[in-house]
Amino acid sequence: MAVIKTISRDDVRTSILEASIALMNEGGLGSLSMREVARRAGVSHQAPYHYFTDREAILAELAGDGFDRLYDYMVSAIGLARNKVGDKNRAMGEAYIRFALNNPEVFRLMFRCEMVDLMRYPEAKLKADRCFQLVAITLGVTITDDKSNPDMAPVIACWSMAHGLATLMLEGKLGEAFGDTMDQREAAAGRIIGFYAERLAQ
Amino acid sequence: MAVIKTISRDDVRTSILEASIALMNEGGLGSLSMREVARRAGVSHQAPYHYFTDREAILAELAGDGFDRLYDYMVSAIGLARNKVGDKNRAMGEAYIRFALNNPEVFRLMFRCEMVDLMRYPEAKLKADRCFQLVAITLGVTITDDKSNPDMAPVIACWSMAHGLATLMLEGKLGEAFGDTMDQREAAAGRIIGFYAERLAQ
DNA sequence: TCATTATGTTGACAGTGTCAACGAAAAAAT
DNA sequence: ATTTTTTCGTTGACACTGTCAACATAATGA
Repeated sequence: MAVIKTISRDDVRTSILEASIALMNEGGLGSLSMREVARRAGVSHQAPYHYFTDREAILAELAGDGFDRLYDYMVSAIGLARNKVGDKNRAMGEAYIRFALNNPEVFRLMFRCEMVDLMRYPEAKLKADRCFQLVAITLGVTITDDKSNPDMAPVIACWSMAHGLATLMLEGKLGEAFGDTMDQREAAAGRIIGFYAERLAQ
Repeated sequence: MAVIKTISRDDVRTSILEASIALMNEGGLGSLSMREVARRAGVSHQAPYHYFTDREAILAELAGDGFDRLYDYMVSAIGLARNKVGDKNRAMGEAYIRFALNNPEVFRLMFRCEMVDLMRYPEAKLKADRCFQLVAITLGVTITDDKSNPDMAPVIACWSMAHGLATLMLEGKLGEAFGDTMDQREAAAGRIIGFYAERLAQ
């Protein structure tokens, strides 16, 4: 049966991806090496190259998954919020931060072009674009091709804000101002988001 | 004379740093390897270890210089702005973006804790803190030890905003929405900063 | 003058990504 | 059913990396 063959092939592929995720979460992106991935997956050091052209291709897959999960984070948070733009904006920002804090390594991967050049991975690029569009839709802005459309300003501003806050927290740049535990950090982020959410959502 | 010896020592040290900067700007942080730095500086592959304990120590020095230069960017921009908080905030944000776009690799270095752990390099940490304090002073907020001080919200919000915008632009995540040339990019950033500068500065 | 420290060298080691060559097994074509 | 081709996996090599160890020379200090 062709099915059986397909399943077995996917088994190796997914075991490679699972090993990659495990390594990434354990020791950071720096310890995600092709050879260690292969070792973890129980195959030879060259086997992964039958499924991924190079290291970046693995990272692109992980990044794509990350964008999907970020999308889910935001969608469900927006769904729970009251039907006001400011509230939805706030829920979206909080979801963004929560995703970043819960998935620091994948978050880094998603936003470092020298690690994954999304131009070369259209599938992952689509998943990233979907996240951007969700921000625009939530803020009630219809995306146009006009690059200097001033309607885009709140969209880019809100995204930049959430992204900057997530990044600075992740990299420990707000260490003194914020707490140590996850709860403290989320609460502190919530305060900042509360400050800007209504101010920037039109 | 001790002076001569000191100068000669500094010569090697600075030539190592200069080679590092050149490599970083040419091929990105990925091509800044200890051995290539040594080759460029015209010394053996082990010589840099007499001046820097490891690769991170070199990066920490570069990051520290970066924070100093970012500080200068912001100070001179603030000095040129009109004496209103909104205007100063705007000038500061524009300077932040300009620095990031003009020095992308150093900017990345400064804000990636796995590359340079500022906790381990107090000198560089002080230079980073000075930038944060400048933001607070410019927004008219006096820094306190109270971690949940709501006065800090605008400071962190403005910094996050500028940082997020810089990061997203640098990593090409706003590629479609923004232009290709440096002028276009700065102008587009200026529009976003204009949108938030007054809204967030109290 | 002699001992010590600073500065430099070469050599080695384990690790990396990935190309090349090869074998077995499955699929496709005949 | 047999042959050919493609897929999937292996091992071996190459050039590269960061950094430890051992050693040489030169400057400094007692």
